[in-house]
Amino acid sequence: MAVSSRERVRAAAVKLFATKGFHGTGIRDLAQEAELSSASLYHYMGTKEDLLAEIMRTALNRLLAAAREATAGGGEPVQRLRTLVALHVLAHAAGPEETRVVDNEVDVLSPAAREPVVALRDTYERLWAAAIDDGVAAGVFRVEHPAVTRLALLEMCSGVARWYSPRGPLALDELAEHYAELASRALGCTSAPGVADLRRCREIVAKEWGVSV
Amino acid sequence: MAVSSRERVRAAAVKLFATKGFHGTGIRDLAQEAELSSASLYHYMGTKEDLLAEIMRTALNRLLAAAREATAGGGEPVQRLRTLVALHVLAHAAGPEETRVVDNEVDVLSPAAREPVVALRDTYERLWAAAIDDGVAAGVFRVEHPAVTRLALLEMCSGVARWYSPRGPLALDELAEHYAELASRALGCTSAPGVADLRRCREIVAKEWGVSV
Amino acid sequence: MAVSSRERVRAAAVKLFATKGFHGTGIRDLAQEAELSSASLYHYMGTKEDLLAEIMRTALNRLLAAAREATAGGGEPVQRLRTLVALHVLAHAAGPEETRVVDNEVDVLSPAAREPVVALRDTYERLWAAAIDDGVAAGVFRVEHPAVTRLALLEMCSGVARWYSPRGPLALDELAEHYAELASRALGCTSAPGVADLRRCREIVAKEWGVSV
Amino acid sequence: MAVSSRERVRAAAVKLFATKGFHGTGIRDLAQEAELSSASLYHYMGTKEDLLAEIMRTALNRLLAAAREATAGGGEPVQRLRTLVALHVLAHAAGPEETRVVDNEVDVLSPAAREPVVALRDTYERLWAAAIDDGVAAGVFRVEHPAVTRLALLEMCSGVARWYSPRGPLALDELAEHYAELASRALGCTSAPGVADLRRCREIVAKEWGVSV
DNA sequence: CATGAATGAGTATTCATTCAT
DNA sequence: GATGAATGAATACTCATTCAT
Repeated sequence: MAVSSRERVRAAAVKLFATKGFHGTGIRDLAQEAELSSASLYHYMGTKEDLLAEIMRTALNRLLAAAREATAGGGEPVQRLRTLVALHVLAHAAGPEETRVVDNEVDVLSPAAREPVVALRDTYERLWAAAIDDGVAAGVFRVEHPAVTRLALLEMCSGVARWYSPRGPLALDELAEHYAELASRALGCTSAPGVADLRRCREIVAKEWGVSV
Repeated sequence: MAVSSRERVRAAAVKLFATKGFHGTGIRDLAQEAELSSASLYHYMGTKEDLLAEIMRTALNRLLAAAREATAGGGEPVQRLRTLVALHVLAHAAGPEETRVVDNEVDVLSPAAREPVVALRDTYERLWAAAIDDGVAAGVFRVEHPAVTRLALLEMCSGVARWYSPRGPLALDELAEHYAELASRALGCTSAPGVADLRRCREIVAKEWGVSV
Repeated sequence: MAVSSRERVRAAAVKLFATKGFHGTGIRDLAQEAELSSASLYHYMGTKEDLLAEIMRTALNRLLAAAREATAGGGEPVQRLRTLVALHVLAHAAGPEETRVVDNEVDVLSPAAREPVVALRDTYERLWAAAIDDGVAAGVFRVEHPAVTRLALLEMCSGVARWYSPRGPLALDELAEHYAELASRALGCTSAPGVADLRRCREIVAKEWGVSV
Repeated sequence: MAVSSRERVRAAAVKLFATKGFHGTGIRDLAQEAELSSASLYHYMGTKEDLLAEIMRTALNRLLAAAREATAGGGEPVQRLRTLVALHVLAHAAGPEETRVVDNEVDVLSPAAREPVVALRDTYERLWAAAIDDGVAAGVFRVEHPAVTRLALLEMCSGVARWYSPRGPLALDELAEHYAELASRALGCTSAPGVADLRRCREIVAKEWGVSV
């Protein structure tokens, strides 16, 4: 089952933008990685910036869709937040390169290209904000600065993409559970640990990211 | 009291490397920001990479020195960890640009230049590891994966440099206290909140970073 | 009656070479204008230069044939010259794009491709030279430097292609008459004005250029 | 007396833009002609388009200044027009390359760069229009379509830059006189021939264009 | 007849760096 | 100290053209 050139270009860009940065990645690097001439690259992309923006939008759409699907039924805030954390961690561990690109290279986009990316990220973060706010309102979270705490937890979870290796001692399941627990504790939550629908999160990530988790 | 050209070059590099990235910053950008000709720049620096490496080493040495000074007397693990967290947050909020450079641009260094930087960072992280391990050993921290947790907390705290603005609603003191609390909770610590030597942390940061905190 | 692809390519080339120049027109511009893929273009042309050369030869052949037909019976020099002027002006106003290509892009041709184009132009200009020389010999033209004057008049008449618009105040007939008069006067001719066979000139141009004049 | 690099770049551009066209001239061609590396070129110019626009503005300013100086005192319309023609011809014969650039490459400029160029050209042409209109009003010119005639004469005179060679049989003086005569006749003027201040025109051209005429 | 894919050579422009003054 | 001049190598991107399908 051959991989199309188009897919090879995208994969090359994700890999190189993640490891060397957008400005550190030359068009020639992309071409070499995609096993194409640098001129041929332009059959499959617009400008280098277009390619970056498209990767970001795709990645964020994927994450947003996954998060919405995983928290579809609403449910109580604690489980919703844990689900969001687990999903975020699974996604960042399953697709660390594309999430690093999203996290690190937003500023290189021109305003026009950045706008929809930031909008997607904001929409996604509002899912977290809602879960936290609901939990605080319900009295199950006890935290002084919910907005700051949201940022702190997001940074904590996104960091996974910077260091996690599947060859390390922790399985993905354990990692997700652990982070859900760290987040719950940080939010002052005392209820029993665990992520109720961890299996479903894994299925969603497996489906959306096309990898076995 | 005039600012020396050498200092202007360094300040320009910190600012631009932080906002545009190393590869996104040209020698001419640096020259313009430092109000020097691009040729004159080379009186004050070696190569562009030398400049980056020097900034990183300086920043990490500063952070390490500050952390050592703040936790000098040893003390009990909970307070040590809280002190480390508070200091880290204060430093990242007080010098967000230089810490972002350290956090984001390590990979652009050549192996030879990267080695001492990574060594410094490892040394610094060992202070955190020791505090956490001591706390676990003492039974005041209850956490399943201490090493992973250390990484999670470090990422959470470093993230401050990515979003904190002094014009926001939180004062630095509150921010540091809040993060210390989040970290303590995540570590399963139930003792009374607070950072015993927060004032001293602020003094150290003020001294090392040359800013009023 | 559908326009063939071949004709669309030629028309696109004439339009774009005239407005953007040969070097300013890309193969992709041609393809877009002709509503064909750039690869398909090559079913209807050789190289880009071949296309240009063919356009020039066709245009010059047309102009030459028209001039020969219009001045067929010989006739007296004044009327011959006036006929040539009127025809030249009508042709340049009726097909400004193709004549601009001929006038402006000769130098981009390789020597091999340029040779027949220059030969055609020279043959055409000899018709003018003969009319002028005959008029001078007959004493109806009084001009000091006939060769220079020929060039001056040709440039004057060709310039029509650079500015004439059918939406302007002058009808083609008047324009042709006016230029014939200007040329006659410049040649020191005092005979009565007018172009005897203007109607025939218009018919020739209408036939050769395929437009209603 | 060394020629500065800056001047060499300009001279190279004038020569090459005139002979090969703007789009037909590569930055490498310019560099070779100017005996500089292509990178060094950029010490002396902005973009290639900037260079073109600057050449055009300079050339038109020169022509306009010369025309204003030559026709300063006003004077009667016939002599004014003859002076304008003679000056135009001298200028186009003395600096054929720069005038060809002005005449042929206006359309490659972006709107922003074209605007001042067109404005200068319009201002210059108004000097011709005024002379012609004054002559018509005074009854010394008898011509039906003064505006069209102005364009015809301008094209005729500008054409000189396309074919005149100082190695040809005509001296510049004779050429200028001849064109003044052609123009006068075309305008239906019967007064005695000649250009009253031809010597002054030559001095002005010699001064402005820096060549001996 | 038509075209998507492909590319080597080319485009204008910028790069970090050196050096004579 | 400071910099204008200079450049080889690199940048992102486009060129005209070919060919398998």
